[in-house]
Amino acid sequence: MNEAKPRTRIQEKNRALVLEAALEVFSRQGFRGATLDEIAREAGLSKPNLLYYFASKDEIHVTLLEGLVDTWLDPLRAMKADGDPQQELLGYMRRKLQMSRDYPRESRLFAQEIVQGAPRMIDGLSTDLRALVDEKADVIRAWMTQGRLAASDPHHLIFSIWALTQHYADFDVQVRAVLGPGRDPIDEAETFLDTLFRRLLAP
Amino acid sequence: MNEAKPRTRIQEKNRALVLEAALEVFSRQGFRGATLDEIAREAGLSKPNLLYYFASKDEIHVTLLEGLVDTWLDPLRAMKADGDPQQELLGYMRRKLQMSRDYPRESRLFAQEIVQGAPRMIDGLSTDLRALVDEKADVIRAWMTQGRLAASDPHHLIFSIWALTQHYADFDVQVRAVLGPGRDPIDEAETFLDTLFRRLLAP
DNA sequence: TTTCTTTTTGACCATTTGGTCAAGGTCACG
DNA sequence: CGTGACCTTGACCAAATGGTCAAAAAGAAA
Repeated sequence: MNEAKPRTRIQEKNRALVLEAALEVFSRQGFRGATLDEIAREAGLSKPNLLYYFASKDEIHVTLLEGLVDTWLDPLRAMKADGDPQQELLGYMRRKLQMSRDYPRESRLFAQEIVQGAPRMIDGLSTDLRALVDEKADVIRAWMTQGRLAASDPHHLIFSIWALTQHYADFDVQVRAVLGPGRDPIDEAETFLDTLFRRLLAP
Repeated sequence: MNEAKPRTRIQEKNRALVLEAALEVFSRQGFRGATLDEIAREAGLSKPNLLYYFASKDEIHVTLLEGLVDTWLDPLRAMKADGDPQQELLGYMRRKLQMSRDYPRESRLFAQEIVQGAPRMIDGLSTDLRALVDEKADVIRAWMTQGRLAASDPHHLIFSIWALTQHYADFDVQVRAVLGPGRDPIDEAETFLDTLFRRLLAP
């Protein structure tokens, strides 16, 4: 999720500071809603200083987005055709849920980009992402044909894993408002989603 | 989803024009990312003219959000304790999915607000919404205790309906990019989600 | 047609925003 | 310590943004 070659220690540290701050701000406000002043303040740098490390607001955003898709899809790539079908899919779901817990801001950054029409990702989505999903959908379909999983639409099965896990990062505020204080939404989600996918997938 | 009392025909028409345009813009860009100029252009009015009908950007946004929660929760309210449990829940899911089809911009407006921390809704969420969800969760729990539904966490069951249906509105761009052209995502979703919830809920 | 109210707009304003720049400060290294 | 490369900043700029206002235009009522 990083950039080319920071030369010095200071560059490495400050670029990281900026990206961290930008992630915080972009993930809440979206690209247009975020301001350089806010990112600079959050990073503890002056605005000209920030612009010494990144040429423009655009460049910061692109840098954040660049590594994101890959990181985001690693859990899906890790789903192997030669494992146990149910365990592979449950494992994928659990890894995605873990990402909602560990990287909620990245999840929201991604969500923002998609909701806004994905101006910077649409190409990658309809080529790389599509290819990967098609490939994994084939694997799932094969499992179903072999009777090792109950039949259902493989693409939408993958969508359902995305929707159900990312919901706990993207709609965190709502989930917590409804559940009330003193509960761990993602902990509960793991149990619930385990049940859901077992029942959906059991042959 | 409207406001108090437009006096004249012109007011009624132009307020509606503004709200329609604002829905389009706010739902894509969020509150901060949207501009009055863009809304005015989209509405086909001059900016001062637009501000003749609404006192501020804020007021437009609030007006849009005001009715939204109610509209959004009507499908849940319509779930009756004395119906057939499975049919009631499947019916709720279908109504929510229908809203993703009919009102995708409203769904995204809502999503934007939540992702951004729900600054204008958090009160309503932790009171009204929470009360309604708790009430319906009780109904579902009772159904489960009576053995008319397979057991699972009622709150997370409701979350799962939200996540799975709203995904098709909020992430429409991604869904279409993955499925490719010439398919009807929500049509396919209805079949898939029907299967999913039947398997999850069957006692 | 006249009169009064409602609607529309061009010009304007203060503030915010993304971005620049020259000058000064700091650092590593010989 | 000296020096060249790297880092930081105050002052500044043009454009964009939310919003105002007085005056003109259009409707409605008589």
